[in-house]
Formats: sequence, C-alpha cells, structure tokens
Amino acid sequence: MPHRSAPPADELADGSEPLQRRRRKEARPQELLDAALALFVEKGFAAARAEEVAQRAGVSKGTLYLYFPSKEELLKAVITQNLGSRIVAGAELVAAHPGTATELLNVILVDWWTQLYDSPAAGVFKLVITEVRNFPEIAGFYLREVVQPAHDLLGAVLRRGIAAGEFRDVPIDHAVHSLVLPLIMVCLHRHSLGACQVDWQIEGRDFIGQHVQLVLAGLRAGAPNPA
Amino acid sequence: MPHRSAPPADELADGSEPLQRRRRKEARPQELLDAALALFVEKGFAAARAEEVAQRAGVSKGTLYLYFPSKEELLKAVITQNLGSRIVAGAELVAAHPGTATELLNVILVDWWTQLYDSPAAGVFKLVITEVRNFPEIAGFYLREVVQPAHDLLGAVLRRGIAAGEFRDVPIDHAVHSLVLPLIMVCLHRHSLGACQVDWQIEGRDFIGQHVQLVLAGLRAGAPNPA
Amino acid sequence: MPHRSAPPADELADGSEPLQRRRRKEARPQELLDAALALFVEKGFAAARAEEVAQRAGVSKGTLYLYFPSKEELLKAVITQNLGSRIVAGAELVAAHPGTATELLNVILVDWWTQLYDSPAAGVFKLVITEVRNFPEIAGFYLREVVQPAHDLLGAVLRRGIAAGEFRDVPIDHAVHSLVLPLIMVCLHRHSLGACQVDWQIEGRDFIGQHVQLVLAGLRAGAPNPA
Amino acid sequence: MPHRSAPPADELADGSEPLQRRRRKEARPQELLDAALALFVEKGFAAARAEEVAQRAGVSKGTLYLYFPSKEELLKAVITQNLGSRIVAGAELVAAHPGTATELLNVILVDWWTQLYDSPAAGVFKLVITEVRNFPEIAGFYLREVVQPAHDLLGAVLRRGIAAGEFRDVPIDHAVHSLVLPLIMVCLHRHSLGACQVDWQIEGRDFIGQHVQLVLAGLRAGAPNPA
DNA sequence: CATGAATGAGACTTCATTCAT
DNA sequence: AATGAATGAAGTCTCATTCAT
Repeated sequence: MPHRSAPPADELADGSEPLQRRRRKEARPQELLDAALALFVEKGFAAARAEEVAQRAGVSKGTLYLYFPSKEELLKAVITQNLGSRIVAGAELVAAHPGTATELLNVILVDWWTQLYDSPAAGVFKLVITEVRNFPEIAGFYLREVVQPAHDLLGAVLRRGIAAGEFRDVPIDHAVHSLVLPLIMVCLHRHSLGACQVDWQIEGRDFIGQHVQLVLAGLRAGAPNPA
Repeated sequence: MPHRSAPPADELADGSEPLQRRRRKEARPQELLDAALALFVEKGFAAARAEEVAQRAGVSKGTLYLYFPSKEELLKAVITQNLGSRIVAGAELVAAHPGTATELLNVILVDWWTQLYDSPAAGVFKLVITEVRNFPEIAGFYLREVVQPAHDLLGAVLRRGIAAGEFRDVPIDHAVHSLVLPLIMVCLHRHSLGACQVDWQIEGRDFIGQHVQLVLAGLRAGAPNPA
Repeated sequence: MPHRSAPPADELADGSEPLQRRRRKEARPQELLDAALALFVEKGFAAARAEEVAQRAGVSKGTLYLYFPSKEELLKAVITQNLGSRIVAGAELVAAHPGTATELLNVILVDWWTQLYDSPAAGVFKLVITEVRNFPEIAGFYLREVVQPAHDLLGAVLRRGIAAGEFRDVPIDHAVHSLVLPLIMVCLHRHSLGACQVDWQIEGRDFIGQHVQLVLAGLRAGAPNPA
Repeated sequence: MPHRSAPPADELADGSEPLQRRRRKEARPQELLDAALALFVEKGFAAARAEEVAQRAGVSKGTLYLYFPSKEELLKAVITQNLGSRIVAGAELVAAHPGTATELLNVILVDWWTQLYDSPAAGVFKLVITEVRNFPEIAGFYLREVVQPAHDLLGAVLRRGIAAGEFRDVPIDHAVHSLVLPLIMVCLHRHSLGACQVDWQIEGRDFIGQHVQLVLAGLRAGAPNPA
C-alpha cells in the first residue's frame, strides 16, 4: 500500500460522518451568534430582522430557527456567550499576575480592555444597556456573571493598593467606577456615534491608557507610599 | 385699577374659549414629547408603540399624528428638544461664573450634571446611543449641538487651568473624556440596569462628586501650582 | 320649529355617535363569526387562512384581530356562540310543550332539528368533531353545554314515555343515541360529502322525519299501551 | 427432504440480504400508512406534521418521501387502503351467508361493524368527513368504492326482507341510513370526543347491537309476516 | 436506501398610519 | 381639534419538500 500523505481535511479517519456537512453544522451556531451580535448592536434588537441575521451568517431564515428557538433566545445566547467567557479569562489573567496594584491595574484595564475594545464583543455593552429593561432575565445574568465579578476583582486590587500605601484611602466602589465606566463608554461609543460617518471620534486605544494613568495619578495623590 | 371679579377658571375674559382646554391644547406637544421620551428610553424606539405614547400623554392615537407627522419625527423632536436647551443653559452658567478652573469644573460637572442626572432628560443619552445608527440625522445634530459645544467648553476650562499652573499638562481631549464619560455612563445606567429591580446600584449623585474630585486630583498631581 | 319627518337612519336622537360606523362596529363580531364558521367548516380550522375569514366578512386581516385576539379564540367563539344559544332555545321549546312523549319527540326531533339542519350552525358539529382533540377546552364546553343537556332532555322524555306505557322498556341512553346520532350525521354529511358536487345525496329533511317515525315504531313495538 | 439446520432469522437461504432489514423495508409503506392514519385522525390532516408521521413510523422525514411523493398522496393512500379492502370483505361475507334478512342484517351490522369499530380503520370516517371538501378526488373514490356498494348491499337485503314480509314497506334509502348512520357516528365519536379525557362516553359495542335491534323492531312493526 | 440539514413559501400576528365621523 | 375603526405592510415563525452525503 503506497504511502499516502495526510487525508483531505474534510474526511474523518473513522469515516463516521461526512465532515464537510458536520463541520458546517457545528460551526453554524457560532456563525449565527456572530451575525446576530453585529446586527443587534448595529440596529437594536427590535429593529433587526431575523432574516437579515440569517443572511449575514450565510444561511436562510429557516436555518436560524434550527439552532435557536426564537429571536429572543438568540439575543440571550449572544449576550451570555460573549460576556461570560471573557470575564473568566480576565479573572485568570489577574490571578496569574504578580506585582503592585498599579501594575495589576495597568494589565487588566489597559491590556484586557484594549483587547475587548477591539473585539466585536465590545458591542454587547450596547446590547445590554439597550435591552435589559425589555428582557429582565438579562439583568440577573449580567449582574451575576459580569458586573459583580469584575467589580469585586477591581475592588480587591484597589484595596490591596490602599493597604500597601500605593493609593490614598478613597471610597472603593466609586473609584472602581471612575476607572471602569469610561472604558465601557468608549465601547458604547465605538458602536453608536463612533460608527457613524462623522468627523468627530474618540481614539479609543489611546484614551484607555491615558485615562488609566490619569485616575491612577489621582489615586496616588497624597498616598503615604506612592509607587 | 377697577376691581374685577375673578373670571371662571375655565373661561377667558374675552370669552373666546375655555381656558382649561386651550391650556391643554397648547401643552399637548410637550406632554407627548415627555411621554415619548419616557417610553422610548424604557423600551427603545422600535419596541415602543405609538399608541402607548399617546395613551401615556392622555390622548388618542390619532391625536399624536396631529402634532407629529410620524413616529420618527417624534423621536427627533424628543432628542433635539431635550438636549438643545440644556447645553445653552450650561454655557451661560459657565460664562457667568468667575473663579479658578477647579472651581468652574466643580460648578459645571457637579451642579449641572447632578441636575441633569435627576431629570428625565438624562434618558436622552440612552436614546441617542441606541438610535444614532438607525437615524443618521441624529448624529449630526447631536455632535453639532451637544457634543462639540460641551467638549469645547470643558476643553477651554482645562486649558485655562493648565495655563494657570493649576493642572499639569495632559492631553486635553482625553482628559475631558475622563471627566465626562462616567457622568454620561451613570445617566445611561439609571435608565437601563439601574431601572431594573436588582440589588446592585450605583449611587449616582454621590458618585458624580467623588469622581470629579478623583480626576481633578489626578490633574493637579505634579502641577506647577496646584490650587 | 317645523315638523321634521323621521331622522335618517344613520343618526341617533341623542347624537352620541355616528350611527353608521357604530352599527358596523357592533355588527363586525357577528359578521366575522359567521364568516369563520362557514370557512372553518368548509376547509377545517388549520387549513382556513385568517385573512380569508376576514375577506369573507368584508374586512381586512387586521380588523379580524381587533375583535378576536387570535385565530384559536375565534374558533372557540364560533363554537360557543353557535351551539350555546340553540340548546337553551330547544329546552324552552320542550318546557312549553304539553302532550304525549311521542308528540314531544316529534316536536323536538323533527321541528327543532330540521331548523338546525337548515341553518349554518349545523356545521358546528363538523367543527367540534374535527377540532376537539386539538383544543381540549372545547370538549368541556361541548359536553357541559350541549351534549349533556340535550341527552338528559331526551332521556327524560323517553322515560316518561316508558312510564306511560307508550314505549316498551329499552336502555334509555342507547335509545337516545339511536334517535339522535343519525340527525347529527346528516348535519355532518351536509357539510362534507353532501357539499361536494357528487350525484349521491341524502335528502336530509325527508330523512329526519322518516327516521324518527322508524325509531318510534321500534320503541312502541310490544309496548303495553302504544299511543 | 434433507434435514436442514434452520438459517439465522435475519438471513435468507440464498444469502441475498438479511431478512430483518428486508422485512422492514417491505413493511415500511404499511408502517407509514398506519402512522399517518393515526396522526391524521388525531390532529387532522393540515395540523399533522409530516415529520411526526415519519417519527411514529420509526423512520426519518426523508424516508417518508421515498415512499409517498407528497403529504397529500399519503392521505389518499391512507383512505383508499383502509376502506377499499373492508368493503369487499363485507360483500363476500353477505354473499356467503344464507338466512332471513333479519339474520343477515345482524351479521353484517353487528359482526362486521363491531370489528370495524374496534380497528384503527374506523378513524378513516373522520378523515373522510374532514377532508373531502379539500380533496375532491376523495369524494369520488369514497362514493364509488365505499358508500355506493355498502348502501346497495343493505338496500338489497332490506328489499328482500320486505318482499318476504319480514319488514313492512318503508322507504329503503332512509331505512338504510337509519341503520347505518349511527354506526358511522360512533366510529367518529370514538376518535373525537370519545378520545378526550372526559367522563361521558358512548359504549360503542353495546350500542351497535341495541341500535340494530331497535331499528329492526321498527321495521318489523306492522309487517305482514314478522320473523 | 436512509438521513437530516437546509430551504423558502406561507401563515399568523402586530402596529404605524389614515380618515370618516 | 379629537377620536378610534380600519388598513396592509412587514415581521416572526413553521413546515413541506429537497438533496448532499
């Protein structure tokens, strides 16, 4: 038997099922979620047509409903899928990172947020802000899985910095918000006004770094032992 | 001045028309705008039904269309009416106010924003962020009449502060955003997640003050002549 | 003030509301119910399109939903409205009628059924038989409001006839069915096979009379005191 | 004849193909017809989903279309297959049976109908009544192959009974209907209201016998020579 | 032969808008 | 000016049917 180079990518060794179709089937949900995210962020959930989501994912209307039972369930899947995993990744990033509170905040807020800002997932913030009031289940998920963990994480870092004398003693919750809210805001901006063809823009990536420096400077001002 | 017995409340001296009705007639557009603002912010433009707007304003569906030619025009009127005037008022406030840059920023950002935060007009931010991409005319108006003037105003104050040595030399645009974006964000929050029955809230009014202090501290850090 | 002849029919004395529109509004539900009955009987509930019901009632699709919240509710209304009242009327007819059991059965079964047979309401039998299993609420209503009262009524008359010696002693329930089921069946036939353009028909009205005679003859056979 | 060890159950002597699979393959159409009958009777043709028919027959959606070109053809096959054969069998039963008209009617109406009543084929009546108006071809088949032969057969028996003086002289067609329609009706009932979980039922088998006795009594009443 | 992923026509339902009253 | 009955375009979702594997 002649030596054969690697089999074509679309065939499994066990020949269980035609790969091409299976691969498509497995990829479909993600393709639909991506298309839905983009479209929901662009037009809003109510104004986005289900058929357009399907089209953007390269399938027909009916196929969408093969994978998601309703437009509303699709929305929820979009939100849970795009935020859940990132928060976990962020927490691991912090856990793996030694160093001062200042260094840590730079890692989290600049690196992690810049990456988020550049990904389509940044649009989910717009989606959540727009749709929570119409779909109350989203509120619970978002608070529990996103807001609370992220807020606690940053709060802990700030507290460590204050304890170490890096930062002066400020109200933790408010300081976390001062750090984070503008970062959320630039994500929102990128997908609303920033996506319009206008001659006024926020340079998001530059801003993220500058903002963190400015607020950290405020935190260090008058601290016993500024790094 | 001859004594005149008070006319019946619902009738004008010239007998032209009952006052109460005339008053209501004149108030209609505003009542409709208020109702529309509330409902559009609550549910989003697309998901809000025109009839519900009318109902909330205490009139019938048909009456809405006597005052606004379409739901879309109503949206535009809501936005222009609620932001246009406030910016003018803010500018006048600044012009009338002497003092250091720090004092001025406290006046504008704390006083003016707290007032906005507590008014229904705060919801317009959500509306703009949600709907600009669907109605591009809004982008132009919002930039020209709201963003640009407000940004320029704050930028000028910052520049004055830097010139006076109150603040260190920072990138103006970014610093303005660091100051302002969280304030917009708490307005958004109040009308999205904050409006849900959840046990996690931002205390907006407290935060506004704390945030301005924190960022001003960052601006003064290392300044030649911190006030 | 000159004497004025009767006002035009479309104007109310108290001028409360324009009559023409009001009259239409009040007539709509009945017109829709009639159209729905005809169409549901003709095609079956599932195969009948809501728009066609509306069209047959001379209104547009949307108007249907002004009066009935869904196609299913329309079905239920059709059934309750067309059977509920007739049973009551039948019971009153019996109560008002003196005479022997034989005479009474002739009145009820021949007169009342012939009238039903000739009315569109006869179609409801087809509807009920076809749709009970899909809409279980119908079963309860139909049994309680139609089957049970009618069966009890006829059973009582038969019992009276047996007590009076007019009829021999037979199992009441089965005898009632022997009398009634064929009458239901001709109603069904009229709206299924009988409505097709075929050269085989049941002459319903003749049959009703003959059938009652035949079964009554069977009941009297061997009775102690046949009328 | 040489002794041969029994072949494995799922394999033919000629080794052509496993028996089990071939058997299934050959049985498919019947399994599909049975499933379709049950489901169409239960939900109505329009409301029954093709996939559910397939599922109930233990095959996939696609397989259904290997055996029947469309859902509509499946319906027609269900009807023709379930009624055609039984009528022939009934006619042979009569031909093979000597005796008086009364005896004959007892055989046909009680024995044959009780058997039909207990078989799934009884549901076909519901199907025909429900669907003839939507599929006119059914009308022709049903009349030609079912109604006409059965009616003629019973009519002939009645005529024989009248000629023999067993029965009095009644209108033949109507008398046939008086005999038969209730029997059809109990079949319908069994598959509509009778299939619902309600506390009111017709005891079909008892009724069939009682009904035939009652009507025969009516036919004999006043006959010259009642058997 | 058998499967089940994919399609798209078509049905139900909603709602912005009109207009007779 | 005000109403609310009526409309019909448009959107969500279903399901008979096809076809690549």
